[in-house]
Amino acid sequence: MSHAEYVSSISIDCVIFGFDEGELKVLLIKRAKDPSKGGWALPGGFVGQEEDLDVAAKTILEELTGLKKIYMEQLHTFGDVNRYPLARVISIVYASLIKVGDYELRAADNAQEAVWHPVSEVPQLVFDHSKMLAVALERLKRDVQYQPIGFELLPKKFTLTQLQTLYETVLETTLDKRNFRKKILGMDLLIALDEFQRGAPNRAARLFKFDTQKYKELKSKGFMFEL
Amino acid sequence: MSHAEYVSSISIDCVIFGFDEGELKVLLIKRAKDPSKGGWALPGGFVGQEEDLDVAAKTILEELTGLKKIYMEQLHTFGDVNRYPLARVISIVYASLIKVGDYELRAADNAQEAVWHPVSEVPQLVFDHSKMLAVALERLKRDVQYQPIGFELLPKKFTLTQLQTLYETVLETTLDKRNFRKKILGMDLLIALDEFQRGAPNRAARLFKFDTQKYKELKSKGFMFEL
DNA sequence: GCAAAAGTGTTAGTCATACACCCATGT
DNA sequence: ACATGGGTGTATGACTAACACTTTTGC
Repeated sequence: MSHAEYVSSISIDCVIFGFDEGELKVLLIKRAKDPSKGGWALPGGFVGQEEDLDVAAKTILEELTGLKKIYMEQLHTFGDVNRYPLARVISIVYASLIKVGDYELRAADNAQEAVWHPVSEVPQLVFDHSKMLAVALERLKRDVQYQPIGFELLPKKFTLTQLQTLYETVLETTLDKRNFRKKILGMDLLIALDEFQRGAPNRAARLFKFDTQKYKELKSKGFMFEL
Repeated sequence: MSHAEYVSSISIDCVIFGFDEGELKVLLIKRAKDPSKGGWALPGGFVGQEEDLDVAAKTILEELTGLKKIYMEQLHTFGDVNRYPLARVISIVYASLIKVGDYELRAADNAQEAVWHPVSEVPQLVFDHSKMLAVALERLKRDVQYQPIGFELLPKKFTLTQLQTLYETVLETTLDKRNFRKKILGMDLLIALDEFQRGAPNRAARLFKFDTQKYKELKSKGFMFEL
């Protein structure tokens, strides 16, 4: 079988999660071109002939969010023959977690607009993008139990309640406040700051930041999160 | 950007693990054709224009092992521009666990021979196949901690020592016999048979089989294995 | 002073770990 | 009878889970 016998276009689609206002959100674009012009889609694009996949993924994400150096992971490759209407296109899905506030959303060439949607109320998506999102969510939910998240999604300084809400959102459960704090503080992962949240009609919450060193260690080593 | 602007060939490579004689093994072929004729490689092949990826993966695996209905999982897609010398080829890696004894190895078109190699002493592999194997091993090691394995790798009837050895091999540790048994039996996953191993110069070990129902439940739900 | 969220300990039960000897079989 | 691996129980410490009230702040 010759290497040139069968060919296909290769695209990359990105599932970009953010966390804002106590909700998990995903970045969607409205397609500016056919096929499915005007439909909601995951941001994505084609891979250049001379581009490594990881590089292409970063390029696409940078174009969409304006940001570099994002922790991004290859998730899964979707290649059903008819997943894309015009031709056989194999799509490699990358996923990323970013801080919603940090980047200015600017729509790329192939998008009319780029918007954060709560994952709990995502519109219908084009092609097989709903399946992609479902896979990404499942993966996120699993990963959360084995390695810390938060660093990627929360602002630099955050309260324990924010962190807890993040976990509750992703895991779709509720957690006990005291046990959560005991566990998370016991990991030696957070550094308490001498700063407090201001402007709330209630007691001001202490702010924390991640111990970057420890965070990376736990991330690579894997840890267990069960509450 | 047109969907036909950039194209590439798509291949699938399979990392097929087996467990035999107390060792974890991987199925390799000796390439029958250039490029890298005569080099050791993971079994793989090109994806047909009208073939879904999962179907193609199964077809390729069937051709190589003669077996259908194998639990096979998509692992990762490798697409560095120069990973393959003759052209841009993107390769999707699938991984599988099978029982070594069950299948007759028959070399496919593109192989001179197909052989089980202990993973501890794998020869140098062609292209980026060593990287693929490394990723598969890492993944196996991680998965083992969160879901049961064994069903796929061990014969239908097996001893607890065989199962323990499997875990020790994959995790690259040693485990305490009593604790291992306590834990694994406590999962209600194994069914004790009234049969015993024969022909050993020592006490005959009781044979067990998996409770298929329970096994699938635990597999999908995920469980913790720490010893 | 009231509403709203922050913060804080103890207890009971479960689970992981460490550890050593006798048993059955084949030669 | 001996060599080889099979099989078994207990005690300790660690972690998980359940649970309610006081504190601080802004209005």
